[in-house]
Amino acid sequence: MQSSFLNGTVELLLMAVIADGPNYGYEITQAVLARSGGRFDLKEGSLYPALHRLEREKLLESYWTEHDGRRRKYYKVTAVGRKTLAARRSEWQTFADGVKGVLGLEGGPA
Amino acid sequence: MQSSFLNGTVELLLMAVIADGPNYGYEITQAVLARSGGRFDLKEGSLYPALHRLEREKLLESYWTEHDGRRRKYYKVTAVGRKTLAARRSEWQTFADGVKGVLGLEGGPA
DNA sequence: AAGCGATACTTTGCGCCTCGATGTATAATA
DNA sequence: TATTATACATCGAGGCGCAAAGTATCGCTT
Repeated sequence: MQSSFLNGTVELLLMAVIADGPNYGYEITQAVLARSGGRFDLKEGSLYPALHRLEREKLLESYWTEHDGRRRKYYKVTAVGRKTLAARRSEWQTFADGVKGVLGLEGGPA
Repeated sequence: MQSSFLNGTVELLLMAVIADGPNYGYEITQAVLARSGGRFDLKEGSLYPALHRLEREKLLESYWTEHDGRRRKYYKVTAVGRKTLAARRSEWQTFADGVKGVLGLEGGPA
């Protein structure tokens, strides 16, 4: 029982952060770390493939900028990405309620 | 973004159900389905490998019984399994709070 | 008797995805 | 020059849920 609960969730977290405004990879990890109360420290190995997947699925689009002599790749959520994000948030809540129900925690389903 | 949030969670769900009393595979899936409000319909392909993993890790132990001419394999939680379950429940709550924090849902971390 | 559905368990392969590691590149600092 | 910070890319290993297929027994129906 050593697995991480993160599996399958990273894309949702990324979308949520980017939905609040265009952002680039490194800064996104900072935002996720902050908003999760220091709980989620996303690794490059999963971060960038996830961003690329989301872009391939047309949920995100990207553009390169230059900042202080360095390149940055910003991502922004597409219109269809917004709809998908809303659906996934709802799915996550349903999922979480289900887990609570099984674990016997407060807030589980009746 | 087609992945399931269930990844990494199944073992926790199984342990939680079995912690309430010894049970066998088929009945465990029924219990999970009921306690989750119909949300989690565990498949054999993940159920049994997960039970076997937990047993291999000494968190569960099993024994065969016969019921109405059919065999049944009951699982019960070991002492170390109980400790591990408690830890994992706590980890899950921490995880869920983290997700809430990133998604901007109620109950997330400050 | 044969077929089907329910009950119960086992196993395999596929596809997905995070982690850890490695590498590239630029700027600033020691 | 070497190191650290910033920023992105990619690969392979390992884990794991899903779908499918298979075994087996019992009870019911035709």
